Amino acid sequence: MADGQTQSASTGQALLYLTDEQLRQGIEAMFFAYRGFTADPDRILEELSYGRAHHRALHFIHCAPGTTVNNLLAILGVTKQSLNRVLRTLIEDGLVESHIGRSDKRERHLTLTEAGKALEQQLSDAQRLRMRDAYRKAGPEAVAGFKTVLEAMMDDDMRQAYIALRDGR
Amino acid sequence: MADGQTQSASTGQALLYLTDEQLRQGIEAMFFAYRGFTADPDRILEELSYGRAHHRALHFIHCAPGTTVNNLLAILGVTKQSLNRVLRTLIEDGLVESHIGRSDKRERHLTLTEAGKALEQQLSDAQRLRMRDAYRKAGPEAVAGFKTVLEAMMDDDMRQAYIALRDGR
DNA sequence: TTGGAATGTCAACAAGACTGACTTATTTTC
DNA sequence: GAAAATAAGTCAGTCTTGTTGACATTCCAA
Repeated sequence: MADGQTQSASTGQALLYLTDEQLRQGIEAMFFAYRGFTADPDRILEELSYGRAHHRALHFIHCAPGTTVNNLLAILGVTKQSLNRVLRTLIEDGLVESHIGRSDKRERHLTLTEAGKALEQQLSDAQRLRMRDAYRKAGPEAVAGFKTVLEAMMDDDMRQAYIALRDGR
Repeated sequence: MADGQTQSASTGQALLYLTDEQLRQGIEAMFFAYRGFTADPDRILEELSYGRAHHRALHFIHCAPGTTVNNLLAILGVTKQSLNRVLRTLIEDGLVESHIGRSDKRERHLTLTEAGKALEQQLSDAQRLRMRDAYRKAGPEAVAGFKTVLEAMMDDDMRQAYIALRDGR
């Protein structure tokens, strides 16, 4: 398995993009690109002494207003205790509102306040700006390929969450 | 800026892939894909009570054997205190060797021991396996686009580091 | 109606990032 | 040759964000 060279040599030219060297390149590309991807919002968050966890919570509450804590946990892939700390500060700071569920009083439904929407927008704008520049430089065909590979890279349950969010809008 | 819809409507069909909605999708794709990307090595590392930081160090020492601590710091983008903690355990555990530089005796040159190479290989294999599956599913054109977008997303200095590593092999 | 499952909260801890201050050895510069 | 700069390492302390464990509340089904 460790030798893609042998494999592609035996299978022909068409599979050259599956060599270990090509894969290693992709791995490094993911590593460096993800750093760029988070850099701009991170700068904004630092000034407010928030972290990436706050950004993620704001992002997904914005996308699915009224979502429950449990729902959010599944998407974010952290423990409820971990999410709770973040959520508590966001609620204290008046960015997020938590309402007890009407049908099921155990549930808390989460929504952004106006201030929360404003910050989410600000973070989103910063991140999208870089994304837009990258997309524009790369062109539509590259972007299509980009999304195809990313989707194929996800765990099954995360792909389902991704598709549900994408198609639910 | 917050309204890509307006922009693309005024510029025409060709820029539909630059709408805020498309960009938001890309952002979520990056988030979910990165989780998948790190999941397999993370499982291996956990058993050894190592973390992602150890993986990154092993990866780049493997790619650039004999690299100096300063070099590694620049690539990893962390402080020396942070790297040092990781490096110390890797050296103590006999996975990495540190040799005093010949021309400049202040420098320490880092290399993997046989055990280090073995673990790096194991982690790499796990990560490449997922990458290979994703690449195969997506096909060569998609992979080309994937790399193009990722490269465009990096900070300038990271892109230079990426290209140097890529072309230096 | 009672016991189990689900939802969410609080407390304590660990990894891994950070800053700041400092030492040591070596090299470069004036 | 002395002073400044560089490379590496260390100690101490903080912050974010992940983890477990224990616990309260609420719902539902036997």
